[in-house]
Amino acid sequence: MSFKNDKRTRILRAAVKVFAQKGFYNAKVAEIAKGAGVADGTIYLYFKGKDEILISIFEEEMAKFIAKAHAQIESASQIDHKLRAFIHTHLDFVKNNPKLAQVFQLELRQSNKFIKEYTGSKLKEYLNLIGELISEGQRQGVIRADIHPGLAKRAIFGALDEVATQWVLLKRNKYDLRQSADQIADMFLRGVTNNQTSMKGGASP
Amino acid sequence: MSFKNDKRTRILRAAVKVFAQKGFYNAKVAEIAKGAGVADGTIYLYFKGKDEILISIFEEEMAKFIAKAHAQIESASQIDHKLRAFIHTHLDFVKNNPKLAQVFQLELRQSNKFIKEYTGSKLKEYLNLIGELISEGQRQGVIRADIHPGLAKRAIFGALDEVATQWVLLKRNKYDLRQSADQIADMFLRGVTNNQTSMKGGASP
Amino acid sequence: MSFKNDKRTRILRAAVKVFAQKGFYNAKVAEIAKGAGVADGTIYLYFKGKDEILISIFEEEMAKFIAKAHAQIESASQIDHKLRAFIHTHLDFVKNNPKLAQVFQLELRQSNKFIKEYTGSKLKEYLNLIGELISEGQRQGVIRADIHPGLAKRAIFGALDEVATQWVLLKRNKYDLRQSADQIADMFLRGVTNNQTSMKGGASP
Amino acid sequence: MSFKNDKRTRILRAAVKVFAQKGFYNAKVAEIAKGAGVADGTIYLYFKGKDEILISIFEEEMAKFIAKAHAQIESASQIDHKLRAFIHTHLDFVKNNPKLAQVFQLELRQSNKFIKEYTGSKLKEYLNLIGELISEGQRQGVIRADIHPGLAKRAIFGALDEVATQWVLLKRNKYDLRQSADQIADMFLRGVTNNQTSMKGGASP
DNA sequence: GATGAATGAGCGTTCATTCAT
DNA sequence: AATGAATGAACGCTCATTCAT
Repeated sequence: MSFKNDKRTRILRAAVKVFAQKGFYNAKVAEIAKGAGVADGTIYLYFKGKDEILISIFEEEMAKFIAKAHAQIESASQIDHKLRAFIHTHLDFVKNNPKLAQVFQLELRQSNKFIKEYTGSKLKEYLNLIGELISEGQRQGVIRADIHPGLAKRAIFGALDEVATQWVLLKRNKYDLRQSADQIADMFLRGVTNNQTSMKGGASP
Repeated sequence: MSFKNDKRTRILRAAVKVFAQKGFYNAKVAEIAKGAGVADGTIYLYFKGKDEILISIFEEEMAKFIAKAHAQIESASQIDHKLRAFIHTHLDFVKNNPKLAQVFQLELRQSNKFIKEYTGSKLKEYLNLIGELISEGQRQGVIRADIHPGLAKRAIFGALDEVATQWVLLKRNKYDLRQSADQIADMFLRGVTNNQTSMKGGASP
Repeated sequence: MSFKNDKRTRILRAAVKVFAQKGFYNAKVAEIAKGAGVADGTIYLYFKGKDEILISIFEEEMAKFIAKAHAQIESASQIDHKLRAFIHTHLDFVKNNPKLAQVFQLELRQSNKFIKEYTGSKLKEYLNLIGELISEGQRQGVIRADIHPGLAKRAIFGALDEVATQWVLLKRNKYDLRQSADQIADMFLRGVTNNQTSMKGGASP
Repeated sequence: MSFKNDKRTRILRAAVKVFAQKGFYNAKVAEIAKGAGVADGTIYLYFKGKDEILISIFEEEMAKFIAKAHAQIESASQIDHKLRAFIHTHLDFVKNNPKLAQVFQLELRQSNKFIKEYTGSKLKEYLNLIGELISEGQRQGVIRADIHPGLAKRAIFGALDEVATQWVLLKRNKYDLRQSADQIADMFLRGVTNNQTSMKGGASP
């Protein structure tokens, strides 16, 4: 009534719930339809198929999330603070959206279509937030020039993703994600080693 | 004849081939059986189901791989070299075993059983190789004491995993994995920032 | 504007095209609507359903065709010429209206409704053209009195129908339909045997 | 137990029953399976799909029927008697196998696969029985040399087929098929006209 | 141990038709 | 009359797994 695309939104919302609860493969389209209060066939007016629902959830939530991450980055002035802000935003999202996180970390990867045919732009866009941070830092001379932004963005994303997945899998979470965020930021910014000691020269004097 | 578990081995070998070629969900048990030269039913004398074949591949290849990674680590004397050796070993494996890498990076994750019920020890064992490196480095004072080994191992593994997945997905690989390995090692050892400059103080003099 | 039932006509025209191209079962009502430039629902203002479109095509084209066949028959003076004219008209129609022929010979028969519930008058009317020719011939003494017109009309129609179907199926038509028409007329008028020889008495003297 | 292909036969038998009762499109594979006392999936061990069941029924019953028709033809000595025997055999089959006749005359034609992709040999073989009769008659000089056997076989088959279809459709059969057979044989052998009268010369004296 | 014929649960998707506007 | 978004029934087929031999 009040919203355009009312049904589309309702379908997506219902799908997140069902996917998180049953898993992608066990989720029945009929159940999503029921949850959304539409007929089974109606779903196919808005989405090409079950995989596309999943991918749409990803794309659309990512769009929102990218905007938020972007804002968080902008609110920091220095590169290291920006990267730290990014990392925090990433893990905060996981912590604050457990259902979506379940879908992103676990269910999404079970869709062949997503893994092997995903051509959407949001993931790339998200990764580029990191890539651009690195590049910017290099221009400022804060980040080493030999760092390959295209690799660094994958490494940082991969680290966050893995930690996020563990957090989702271990429903009773041993570690605090906020603390983890800080540690991960430290690792990437300063490395795991004691800076005083030149690693090149070795640990011994 | 000459090998104990001849059939078991043949089944696993055939499965790797089929999984890599068709993907886990499109792989048919009958096709694996045919590739292994056994009857469909025979497979169930050795494995509980399709997922268990996949998981067995993982467990057994990981066992070999862990041994190799362990040896590589041992062959280095300093912690940083050990970590660097580990990272190289990981990405070398990916590079040198494209079929297995495809299975590990992509197909394995489509198995609900693996994702949600995996209880094998090999992944943990593998991650602990990293964890122990970190701990050892901390005991030596080379690695900062505030690093949480349980988190660091996930972060390092995640970074490698993500890079490996990209490498598998982009069949024509833009970047050289050996070079990537060095960069990743640098990132984790030294961080991405210029060490000389205290990040706390900011980028400007 | 200018035509009464403009839309109805456009729907039928579009339907012939789509049915001939895709076959009755693969033809989508939506596609017919699109072809006719009307909304899906509009079709149901003019026809009860998909089958009825098909049947309407048949009925209406048959009406035209019956008129033509009738005229052709009338233009001949003798019964045998009339029958020959009829047969020619039938096969000429097939030859000159390939799309309609495809629909009549192949698609129409896939409609359960048409096969099992058809109650229209046109087919009967058409068959009666033959039946009446036979009867007329009998009154004139030209056609044997023991011929059952109701059976003969089916036999003649069946022969023409089968030949027409073959012609439609074999897109590259081996045989010439005009020549076939003459042969069929001969067969029914004179029989396949050499008339000189009494068949009852056998072929040998 | 006692028969090889026990299941295959049971499936075909059940299918004839269900197809005749419900029609091809309304027949459910599950119902055929139930009727045959096998699991749904078992059907697909013997047939590629629903259409193939239908086509197999046709091919296999035709094989039997061709043998019988062949024998009937052989038992007659003269060409005209042979053709008459053939026609009788055809319509006797229809009369004596109402369920099969229903499937052959009505349901078979609703299968797109059968109509448009049928490549089996039985129909051709059957038609050739007639074609060869014609040819043989021509060699004996009993049948006019200008008759095209390839066309005559279609005409005769078409006539029989149409009459058979009517007989099946009108469950309460007005006319006797044995009598119809004789009439049809007469029509094709002697033509519908009074032989005494030269048609060329016209009907009037 | 080995076989492979048999099982049968499971479901995404289409599309003719309807009906509120 | 016309629209077109919404409906929802309907089902063939696959294939992992079992089990009698």
